Amino acid sequence: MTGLRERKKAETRAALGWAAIHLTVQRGFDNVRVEDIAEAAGVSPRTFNNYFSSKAEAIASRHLDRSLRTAAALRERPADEPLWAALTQAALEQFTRGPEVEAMPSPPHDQWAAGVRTMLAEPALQGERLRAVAIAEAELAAAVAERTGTDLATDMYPRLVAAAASAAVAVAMQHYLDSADPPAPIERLITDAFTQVAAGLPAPPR
Amino acid sequence: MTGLRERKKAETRAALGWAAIHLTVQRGFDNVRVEDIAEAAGVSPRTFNNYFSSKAEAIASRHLDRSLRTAAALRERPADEPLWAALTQAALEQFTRGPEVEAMPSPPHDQWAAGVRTMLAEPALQGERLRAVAIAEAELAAAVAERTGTDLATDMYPRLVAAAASAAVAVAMQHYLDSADPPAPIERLITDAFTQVAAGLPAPPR
DNA sequence: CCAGATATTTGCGTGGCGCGCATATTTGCG
DNA sequence: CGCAAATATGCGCGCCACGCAAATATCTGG
Repeated sequence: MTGLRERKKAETRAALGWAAIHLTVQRGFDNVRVEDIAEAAGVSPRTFNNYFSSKAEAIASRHLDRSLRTAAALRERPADEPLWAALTQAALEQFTRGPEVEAMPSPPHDQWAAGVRTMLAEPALQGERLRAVAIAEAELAAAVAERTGTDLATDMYPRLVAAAASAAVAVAMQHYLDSADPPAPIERLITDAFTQVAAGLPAPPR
Repeated sequence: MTGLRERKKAETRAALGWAAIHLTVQRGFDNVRVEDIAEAAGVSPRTFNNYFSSKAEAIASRHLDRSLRTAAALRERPADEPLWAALTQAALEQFTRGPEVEAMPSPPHDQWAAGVRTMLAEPALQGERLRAVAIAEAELAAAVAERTGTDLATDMYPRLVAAAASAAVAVAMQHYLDSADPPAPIERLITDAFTQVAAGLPAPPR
């Protein structure tokens, strides 16, 4: 069911999202024009707005899409796999670099991380990011409810799980950004974060 | 220490925020120009952008300011008052209608509520709202930490309290919006919500 | 494999927005 | 009262979001 049309659309969306992030990290949010993003993605400026209604949305879309794919991936995991194992795997699957990332040369980790931190500090972005997180959490909660046979309307459980998983990814990503060069591998950070959450966040030995 | 200058600034800010909401509820988000909001608040269009950097921010500012004042009010409550009683009172204090509300005639409850729901559904607003909530929660968490002698850096407690209080207000407001004419009194809804949260959200009798 | 149906891309035009800058006005203070 | 600092305003510029219609690409049934 995944025709050429759908694939191309997804690719364009990813390319635009990635270009928006890449350029913003390098130059700063308001030194990037929509025109630049469109050019980097190989489409017309007008097409940009067929996919996103603002620069901020384009930037946040990467995180949003990844999170939505995590929910979708969770639904694909074998039903007898324990919940947290399935969640961890579903999340991990989303962190393999796509072609749109490899295509564009990126600066060394330290410089990149600094740029990303600057980007995330941009007020115009924070709202859009939070919105994306909220949307994704709702979707993830639905998938969790489905898998565990709980009821979204009456049980807090699926939403709590979704929130915890969402937080695990967020913390892992922040930790990755704060790690010096060479960066800690994101796969390990994610695995660790999920493991801790799944264990109930016990107090660490001191 | 609250000179004429500061008071006037706060008044202008409140007037702009209220005008933005009022007009948006009546006409819809993109049938309101910044010029209209400025005019309704009695300032020049340029001045609008001295206070807010977007229409969305102006609309969200009302919720933000109320939440920030709640945190400030909590700091003013007597130290020996139980935490949740103090929180409830601090929140309640913020829900008295100011002069900028009384000045502008509002439509009947049903119509108003429908307009607000439409407004809240506007994607361009949701991000800004979530951002405001995040900022306010951080401030409230700090106030709670101070009052309870807990440590923001090591204890989850103050953030959990802030999140719960924030949710209580949000739920009460949503319930208010969903109540038919005549609306349930917001003061009672808030009191109820805080009472339930403070009791640990026990399962209701069936 | 073609032709019509459907979806996507693109160019163009328009109204509005966000903000830097210079200027006028208001407020605070000795 | 008079000066310094803060705030409000007017003007101008570059950019953005999006409606509309034409061009182009993809899909579907025969």
